[in-house]
Amino acid sequence: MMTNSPNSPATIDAQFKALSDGTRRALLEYLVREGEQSVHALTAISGVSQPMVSRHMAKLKRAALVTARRAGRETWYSARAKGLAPVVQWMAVYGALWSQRFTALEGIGE
Amino acid sequence: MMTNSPNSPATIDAQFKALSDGTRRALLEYLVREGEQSVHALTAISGVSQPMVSRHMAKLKRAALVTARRAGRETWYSARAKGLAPVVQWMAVYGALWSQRFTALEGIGE
DNA sequence: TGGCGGCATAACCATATGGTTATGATATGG
DNA sequence: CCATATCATAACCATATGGTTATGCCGCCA
Repeated sequence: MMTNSPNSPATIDAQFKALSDGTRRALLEYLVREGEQSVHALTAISGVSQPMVSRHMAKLKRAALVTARRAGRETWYSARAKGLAPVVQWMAVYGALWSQRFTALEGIGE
Repeated sequence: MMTNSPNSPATIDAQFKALSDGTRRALLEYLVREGEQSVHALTAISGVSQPMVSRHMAKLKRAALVTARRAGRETWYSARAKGLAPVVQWMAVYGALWSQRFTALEGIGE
């Protein structure tokens, strides 16, 4: 059953929106660096309350950036493989046109 | 005079936030594809009011994604060279870790 | 089985955000 | 010099968003 095109504007929107918050990005970065984590662990490193972590993770999940696995009373979140694909795709398309327009775009590190 | 590190969390935040709105992304995409445009022209293709276009462009400018050039009574906006650099940088770092974490699982589907 | 640990949801608040119309500043052209 | 075009800002509104504390559900274990 096709749910939704992975590169639809809605998905791009959701992903950019999900990535636009610093706290959420920090949570995601932690998952990427350290692997699967429980809400408990994520709360410990986030600086915000546990309910807020749950809500942030829900948003990341709706944006297809993480997956959740319930194990007993714990929920384990992981960065989702291919999660960044839609955004990467957008960057590839417009980054290409962009650099094509500005041939001086050599070192992206500024 | 160092204003602000181009890859500071604040800049990343501003860029992701700027890119998280569909209307704003459409404006930026138009600039990238068609080159420098006046507010008048951008309003014509945006589907929103002229004041809204001005505000969107202001936000894109604060995010260092576009530059503005005043010519008489017109303001011409362009996609800024190296504009996407901070976000691309972020994607490079975490996209790399990401795919590094999942290379073993590639092709399993999902 | 009763209490506690782990998580999600509800209720609430302040602020940010996207949108509008109205207004004001400034060039430009007749 | 006056009318108009171009743009930005102000004032306003509805909704979304990030945060909190309170609550409720459920699994674990002593």
